[in-house]
Amino acid sequence: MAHLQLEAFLPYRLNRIAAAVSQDFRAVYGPHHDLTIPEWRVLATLGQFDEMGAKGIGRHSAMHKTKVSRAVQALEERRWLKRRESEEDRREEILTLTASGRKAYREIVPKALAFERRIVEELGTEAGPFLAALERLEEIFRLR
Amino acid sequence: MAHLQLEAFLPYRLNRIAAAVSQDFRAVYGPHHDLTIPEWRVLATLGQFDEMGAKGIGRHSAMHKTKVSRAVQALEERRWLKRRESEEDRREEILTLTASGRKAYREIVPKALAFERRIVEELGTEAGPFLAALERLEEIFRLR
DNA sequence: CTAGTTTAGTTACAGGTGTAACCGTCAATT
DNA sequence: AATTGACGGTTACACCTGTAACTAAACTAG
Repeated sequence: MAHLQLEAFLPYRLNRIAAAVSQDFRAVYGPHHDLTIPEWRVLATLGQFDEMGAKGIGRHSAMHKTKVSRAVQALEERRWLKRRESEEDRREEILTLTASGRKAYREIVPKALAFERRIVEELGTEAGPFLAALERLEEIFRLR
Repeated sequence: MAHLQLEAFLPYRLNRIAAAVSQDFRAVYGPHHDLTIPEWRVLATLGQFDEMGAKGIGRHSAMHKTKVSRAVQALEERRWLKRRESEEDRREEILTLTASGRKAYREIVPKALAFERRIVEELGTEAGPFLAALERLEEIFRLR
């Protein structure tokens, strides 16, 4: 019978590694601010783009619109972002970070980059080819 | 201000890629049998080991015991596996695939391997270094 | 102008998930 | 043998998620 070892099976391994990385990454922002991943993604997107509607955030961070909606609500309650009605289209709500939101962003980003750098360093010479392969995978699965 | 591009951030990319791979892989077993990922993992583990308790399955497939418990229930209702009380330890339930379970397993495994092979082929010369990097990551995050 | 369609965003609902509490059994100590 | 703690497995609960239905606003075509 054709054999399959789960522990050597690519989808399984990718899932586990991604989960472990996310889990570890949570330790980066967890202690100070207790964010969920969707909240972090919204924060990161708004930190990157200053102004954006929920739709745009969803597109950029690859999240379902309900996930974005809830993450935005949560961040709003935390007073890390505020909404403003778009003038061209009153359905749309333009979102921006508040001062506290930008402060949190500025605190988290260096830690996030350090976290990433640490992984890349531990990969050593394998890092380059690995990142190149990730790009190929993104093409293969049309993620860009 | 230190900059972070979400779309270039490793944890984000890994999560997206893993999700896309799982999603695509679902198309492999989805059409015929409509399995969840936990159910597939239990099936794969029992296909690999013939007999095992829920605890062992959880350890081997990196799943929480409640997830295993529910996946086992689902597969039992499908009549793809059966339970038998262990004779050494009456707390433990030894699980084995039924004939239908083994049949499904034999149908899915070649497709799963083909799916994996296709990805590796599309990676071409980058496949080797990529898989090596995955092993490094598994070490770094103590997944083995 | 108006009817029908599309779009930005929210929400009700159903399903999946982990935490914690639980049941029955085993093992160690007395 | 009785007690205590550990263990395999299940379940109640709370939380998160996507689907689908919804609201309000915008667009399109008569």
